Amino acid sequence: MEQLLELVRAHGGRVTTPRRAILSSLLELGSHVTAEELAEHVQERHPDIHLSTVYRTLDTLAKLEVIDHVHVGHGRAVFHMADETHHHVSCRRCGAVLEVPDSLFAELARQLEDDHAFALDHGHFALSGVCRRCRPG
Amino acid sequence: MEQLLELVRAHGGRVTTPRRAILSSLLELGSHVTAEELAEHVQERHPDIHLSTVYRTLDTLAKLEVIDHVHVGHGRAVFHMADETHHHVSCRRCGAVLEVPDSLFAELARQLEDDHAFALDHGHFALSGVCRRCRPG
DNA sequence: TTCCGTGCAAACAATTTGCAATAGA
DNA sequence: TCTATTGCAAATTGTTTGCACGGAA
Repeated sequence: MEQLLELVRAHGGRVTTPRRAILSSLLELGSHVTAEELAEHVQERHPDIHLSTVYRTLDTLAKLEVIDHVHVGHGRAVFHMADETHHHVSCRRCGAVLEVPDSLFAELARQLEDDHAFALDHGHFALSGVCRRCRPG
Repeated sequence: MEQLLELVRAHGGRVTTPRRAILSSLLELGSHVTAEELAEHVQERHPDIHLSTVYRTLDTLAKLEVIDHVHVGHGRAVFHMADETHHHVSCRRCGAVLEVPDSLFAELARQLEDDHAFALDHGHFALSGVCRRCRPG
């Protein structure tokens, strides 16, 4: 936590009450939070911290590569710590999200690299499919 | 074209001028059109066909599994004929889209199936990464 | 003191929806 | 006729932005 705040400061940013609160909630809630879920949690203690401030802080942290955001399903993005590199697959029916180790994508990444000089990201978008429970039959 | 319209009719739908026009433009423009691009093309001949009608028609065609939509990058979705099954990877910097044969995903799909009983879709979401031209260095 | 960061309200983009009028089957 | 479909405007959702004030460095 303090290290991360120090990183913000090192890049000319300021350590403010909202930033402390948001980062703290982010660490407490763990992975895969939406901005809105995060804002709600923050607002339990600091009711006046605005959703737009949450978005701006998430943006700042993303630029410092502290967090990543992943698009899973239609609209909302979820955020997680950048050090957890895994891919996501989500069920198109129920929305459940499965975390998949990077290693499963290694071969695919190698082929994209070899054939197209394309460097695959660590799961910036979730793949979609149908999970066990929603599978027909 | 006529077969597809017949399919609409077979499911209790009606074949209307807007639907003809939209389907025709869709076939003419080929893959990876956004709803807005499609609407613009349709409106060259039928200026009064509304964007929302395009969305509704795309929706209808998607339910009949005539087309698929793919989310590539931030906002907009692109549509393509359902019989073209390939995956997409898109460059996070420049937005370029690469079509990738399903076969590259076969091993991944098999492992998701074996390990999680998860049935991977044909590229409902594009993977993201950095393309050759945008690659640093 | 100097800007960065904040709250707020308003803007935004992409898509969806309610409704009354219209037109296929 | 009867109900699916349309145009239009307005609502929704998720996120971003302009602005004047307040607070870190």
